[in-house]
Order: sequence, then C-alpha cells, then structure tokens
Amino acid sequence: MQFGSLRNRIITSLPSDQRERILALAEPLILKKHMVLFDVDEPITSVYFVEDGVCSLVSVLSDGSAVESATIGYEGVIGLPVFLGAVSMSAQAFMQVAGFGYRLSVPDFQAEVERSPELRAALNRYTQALIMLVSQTSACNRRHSIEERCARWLLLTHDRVTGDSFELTQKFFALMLGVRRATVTVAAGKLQKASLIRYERGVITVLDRAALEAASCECYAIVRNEFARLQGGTPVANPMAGVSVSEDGRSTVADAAASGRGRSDRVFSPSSARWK
Amino acid sequence: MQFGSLRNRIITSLPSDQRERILALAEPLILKKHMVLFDVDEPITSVYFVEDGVCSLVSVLSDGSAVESATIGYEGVIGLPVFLGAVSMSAQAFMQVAGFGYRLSVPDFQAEVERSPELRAALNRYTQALIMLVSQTSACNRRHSIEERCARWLLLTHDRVTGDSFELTQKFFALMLGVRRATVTVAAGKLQKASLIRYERGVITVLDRAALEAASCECYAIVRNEFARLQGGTPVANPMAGVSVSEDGRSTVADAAASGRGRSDRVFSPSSARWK
DNA sequence: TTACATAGGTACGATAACGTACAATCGTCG
DNA sequence: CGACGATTGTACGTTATCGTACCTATGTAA
Repeated sequence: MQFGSLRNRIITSLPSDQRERILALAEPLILKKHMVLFDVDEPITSVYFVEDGVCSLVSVLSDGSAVESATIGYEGVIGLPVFLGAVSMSAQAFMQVAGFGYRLSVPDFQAEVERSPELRAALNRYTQALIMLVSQTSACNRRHSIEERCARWLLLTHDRVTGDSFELTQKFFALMLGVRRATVTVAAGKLQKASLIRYERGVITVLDRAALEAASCECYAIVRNEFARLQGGTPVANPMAGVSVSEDGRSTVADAAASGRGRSDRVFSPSSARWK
Repeated sequence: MQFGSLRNRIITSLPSDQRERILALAEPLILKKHMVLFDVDEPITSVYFVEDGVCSLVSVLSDGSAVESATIGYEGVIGLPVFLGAVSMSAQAFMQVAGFGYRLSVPDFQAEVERSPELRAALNRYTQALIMLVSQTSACNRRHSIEERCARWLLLTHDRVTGDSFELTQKFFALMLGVRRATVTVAAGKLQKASLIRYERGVITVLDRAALEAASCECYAIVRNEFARLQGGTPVANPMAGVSVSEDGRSTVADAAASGRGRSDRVFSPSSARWK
C-alpha cells in the first residue's frame, strides 16, 4: 500500500471532482504507532481519513484502565464528533497499528461537508456502521470468551492492514480487550499452538485466516456484513439469519425472555407483545 | 407526565413552527411494555420520539442471549438508522419500561429532516451522544462490577421515567446487563438491604438516589454530563477531569500502557508518542 | 378453591479470568 | 560488552460470576 493508491471508503465513494478537491486540501501523513489523533475532552483540530493501519477508539475509566470500543481503518474516518456537531469526545483515538492517511483541518472538513451532500451521506452511513460496531463489540465483550474475542480483533485488524503481519504487543492487545496481559498470552498462545497465528516480540502474523474466522465468534461476520451493506462491498449472508429471528420474522428478544426460556434457547417464540 | 407536556429533547430543541409541524404529523401513542419498535434486520417503518419510559437497544447474539447497548428515553429518538441512511439495523429496540411518545412515518420523518437544518443538527448531536453512551457502556460492561452496573442502569432509567417506581422484573434486568437472573437477585438484593431501592414483584422503587449515585461507577456521571453538554442541559464538572488526562493535558492511554505502568495507575505520563 | 404461571431468593460446585509475581529471552544503547 | 528495558511465558492462590436447581410467595384464572 503506497500513497496514491486511494482506498479510503469515504473518499472513494465521492464523485471524482469532490475526491480531488478533498485530496488537494488534505495533507498526506504517516500515522505512527500510538500517535493520538484526538484525546479525552480535548478539542478535535483535525479529521483523519485512514488509508492503512488501525486506529483504536477507547473509553477511559477512572481507574486508569481503558477498553476499545471500536477500531477504525480505511473504511472510516477519525473525527466523527466534528461532523456530528461536537468539538470533543470523552474518548481517545490513537493508532494501534501504524499506517498512513490524509489529514484535513476542521474548517476545511466542515466546508466540504457543507457543500457536498455525497460526503454527508457517506459520513452518515459510516456513522451508522460505527454505532453497530460499537454495539456489537459491547455485547461481545460481555458474553464471548477471550479466545473468540482475540480472533475477532485479529480479523478486524487484518482486514485493515497491508500484508499478514502487523506490530502489536500483548500489552496493547490486552488493553484493547480489557483483560490482563497474562490472559492474552494464554489465549493467543492457544491460537499460536494451533498455527492460526505467530507471535514474536511485538509482531503478530496471521497464518491461517480461515481457521481464525472459525475460531472467532459471530461478531466478526456480523460487523463485516453490516459494513458491506452500508458501504457497498460484497454482502454476505447474515450469520444471524434464522437464529435471532424465527421464520415468521416477528419474534423478539423481549418475547424470548418473557416467555421464560433461557438465553441458551435458540428459537424464539412468536411475538405477542409486539405492537399492532 | 401527560400528553401535551412536551419534553422530548429533540423536538423541544426546534423552533416552535417546526415543532408544531412535527406534532401535527405525528401520532401520539402509548408505548406498551416490551413493545418492539424495530427488530433485527427488519425494515424500520416508523420513527419514535419518546416522551416517557425507556427503550432498550439490544444486540442479539447467536446463542440467543442479548445485551443492552443503550437506553433511549425522552432525550432521544428511536429510528436513528433511518436518519443515517440505513433501512434496518442488526439490533432490536423494545420498550423496557412502558411510557408514551410520538410516532412519525419514515417518509414524514425524512421530509422533515430534509427541510429542517435544526432537526438535522439536533439529530446529529443526539447521534454523537448515543455513540458516547454505547462506548461507555461497552467499557463499563467489561470492567465494572455487577453492583455498580445495576446502580448505573437504575439511575439512567430513573432519569427517564416519571416518579420513583417503574416496572422491571429481575429477568429483564439481567437480560439488560448480560448476566444471570440469580446474579441480579444478589446484586439488587444488596442495594435493597442498604435501602437504596425496593424490589417487589416486577416493580422497582428508587428510595435513595444520592446513595445510588455513590454506589454506581463513574459511567453514569460521564454519560449524564455528555448529554447535558450536547443537548444544553446543566453541565456538571466532568468526573474524569484530572484522572484521565494529566495537568499538561497531553497524556494518553497509549502512553500509560507503553510506559509500563498498569491499569490501576491513576496518573498518566506526559506524552512522547503524540503526534508533533 | 384449586391450579398454575410468574417473580424473587438461595445454594452449590464449576470455571473463567483476576492480581501478582517471577523467569527467560531478546534488542538496544551507553 | 554489559546493563537494562521490553516482551513473552508461566504459575498460584483468589474471586466474581456461571449454570443449574429448587424453594417460597404472590397474583390470576379456571
């Protein structure tokens, strides 16, 4: 991946004249490892269109710990709060895996948003995708095992970087997943022993992507499919089809809980509480 | 709270002519308990402005379990995916605590969005608030104890309903927090023994709000303050100030992790990795 | 009045992840 | 070259929460 081979999905979705106008205004720059693109409650001064690499959006807790709520790569943009009318956010965005991208000053960005309905539409769709990503990650963090979440995270990252290797120490991996480093060592160790990945002093290599997908929870596929649907990639059959909603398409979580069948029950009942 | 005493923050933020136009188009309706406002991957046909009660946005997992990623009340709207250019979402929205609100058909809603910059701005700000809520909830779900999360959830709900009592069985409470019902029984039992709440056959009563705030994690205050900041309520000093960011205002989570000090370290180091 | 479903309380062994600590290896820099 | 920091691997006792089951109380409907 080199400068010039544009792949940022927001920018590439624009008509060519707008694309070129933005690129003329934007400053291409290397996004170094751990570079902070915006910080907790500090004014956002630039908006970044990632081309390569992975940026982590993390929520910081008062005990000093932090948990990743989203990863952002070439499919998105860093600085959405500006688009949404805020000047800052109670979260931090920093580069987890180094790469590069384009930087636009907030005034330039706002001017482009103002004059381009296509840009607004692309940002709106990305916002929707981000909400879905953060929601799914939230549920995943609560219910899925470390090993599944490791695999999910590696897949999301692999999708966003060039090649099969990227820099990531277990310390940062643990930070992202909200667990101890030692927990990551064990979980990633299992993936390593099964030859799905290789880990060596801060560099991780994906060896068997298909097996990694099998080792991950459904969250990866759900997220990938939603992004494809919203950004026009290749949609894949939703893995939740036939599971979360029964054949009549009217069943609900509320019903499943209300009807007294537990969370491991895979078939929901027909709805009765549903609004008529 | 009666029909007529408008308090939905999106609608009340609009100029009076627009407010009345929307209310003329909208259908007031009772939002019954467990009514499903939109469902996983099903087309969203109406947008709801909540006036009273609480709607839960939940992610459904393939084992049939579900976890709440956001609560929505009079401060927001159900159907944001439509505003953001999607027709459905891989999540379910259903009334957790009954109430009432206004319903707008998707075409009417889209027409209003089209002609009102103020509505778009309000929806944008709410979208930003929602992203922050979901992110914070995600981190909270991963790191905070059940008791803290119980308290947080009760406070968020208490803010959105009329009076100090509302209907909520432990089964649904557990569903929201992503834990077993028995776990909620124990955690809520502690809050009850301490006289912070009272629990009786599906009705929960907040007895000591101040103590409940003390029992909750910081997430409640962070979320409340961010909503106030974005929607023009009464901002309160951010409880994270001085914790997540050191005096020079340039410290980062990345640095805290990179510098070898653990997650329980409350002071972050000055930044060196930060972009220059 | 009886039967039944719903709601909440409790128990108990199982287990995933925790906090902490320490050792081994490797790279870098004085 | 030698010291030190960074990275990974491993261990051990602890703890929060799990899965499951069972009991009681209460409201509701036959």
